[in-house]
Amino acid sequence: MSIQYAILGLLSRQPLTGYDLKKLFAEAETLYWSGNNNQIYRTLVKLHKANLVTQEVHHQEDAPARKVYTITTVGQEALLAWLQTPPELPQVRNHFMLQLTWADQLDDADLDNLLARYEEELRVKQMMIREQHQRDQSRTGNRATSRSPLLAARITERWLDYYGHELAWVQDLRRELL
Amino acid sequence: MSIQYAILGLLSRQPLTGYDLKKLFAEAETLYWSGNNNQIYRTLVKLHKANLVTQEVHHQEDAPARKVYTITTVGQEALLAWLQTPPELPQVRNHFMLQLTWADQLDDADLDNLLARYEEELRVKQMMIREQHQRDQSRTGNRATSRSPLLAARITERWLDYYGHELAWVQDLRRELL
DNA sequence: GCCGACATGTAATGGGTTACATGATTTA
DNA sequence: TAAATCATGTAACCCATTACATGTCGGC
Repeated sequence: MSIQYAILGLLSRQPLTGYDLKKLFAEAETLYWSGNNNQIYRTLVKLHKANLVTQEVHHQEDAPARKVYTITTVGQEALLAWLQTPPELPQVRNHFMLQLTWADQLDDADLDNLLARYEEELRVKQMMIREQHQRDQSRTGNRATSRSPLLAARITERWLDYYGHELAWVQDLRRELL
Repeated sequence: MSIQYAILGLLSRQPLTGYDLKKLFAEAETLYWSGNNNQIYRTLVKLHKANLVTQEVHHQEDAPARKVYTITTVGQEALLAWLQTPPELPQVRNHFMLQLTWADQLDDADLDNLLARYEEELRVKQMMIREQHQRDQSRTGNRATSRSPLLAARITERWLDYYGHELAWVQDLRRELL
């Protein structure tokens, strides 16, 4: 699949430029792309060629032109078709777990150090998601009665839950190894 | 980083051939590589050139030669150095969560269908990890008193926990959307 | 005067996947 | 006789990342 449906999805809410998308990807803690230029601008060109989006160039004086992309009806249909695609299992690439798999070769101090650093990383990430969650909630007004904000809320909650459990797990393990 | 340290790690326990490694990757539910030839054989050549492993060719009559790779002391040191490398956060690429992000555009039936399929996928995966866990435990004899099997047990338990929570979450969400 | 935000893009590289290619032996 | 397992490897491709490249404007 790839980033193209994420872009289509974002465009289905509002027209955006490549630069906007870049920022959105970079900011969103749960959208896992780095938000690098190469992919975004190339994908937009590709989507445009396939008539899934339209491009509108806004010339500005004394500033580079903004290219605003808007989803087309064809694009909407493509998005909808993708939404009905069979879901895949998450691909959890846990670099740390790999290290831990062989970490019995470390001495006690180095092992605890590894765990402690991971714990710290998790803490930071958890905090960042929590802040984003609160920002989102204050924007939507917290009433998750209709379906769309309910889904958004449950998704972020799941991410928070994930990092929370990962954190609790590593803390337990550290205590157990003392 | 990449697959090279996973290979070094596996070789640190016992000498193996490319084919052995391929199987190990394909079987292991928590090692996230597909276990494709290209990467494994290429990486082994690379490791060999870098003197991190030695290669021993076992000629067999009426069968292709087996190339058995053994980790060197340099390789052991490289592995140990990597183990002390700062851990990274897990990269969770959850395709399904992306779909769900825009899934408010689906009607009730399609949305429930999407969730139901995901639930089923999780169930299968959970079962496979559980089985692998039991196999591992019967091999090591379940006494996680020394450090190494304790780590192995905690790692698999964490994976089980992850899929368990993901499953519970999707079930709750389905109920909530009824 | 420098840095960060705005705004677009390209080049090089790495990491990973599927599919292709070959050929023997065992098992159903 | 068709398949699965053993055993090695290559080709083509996709997806993603970092770094490079260019240029304006506003604020400190």
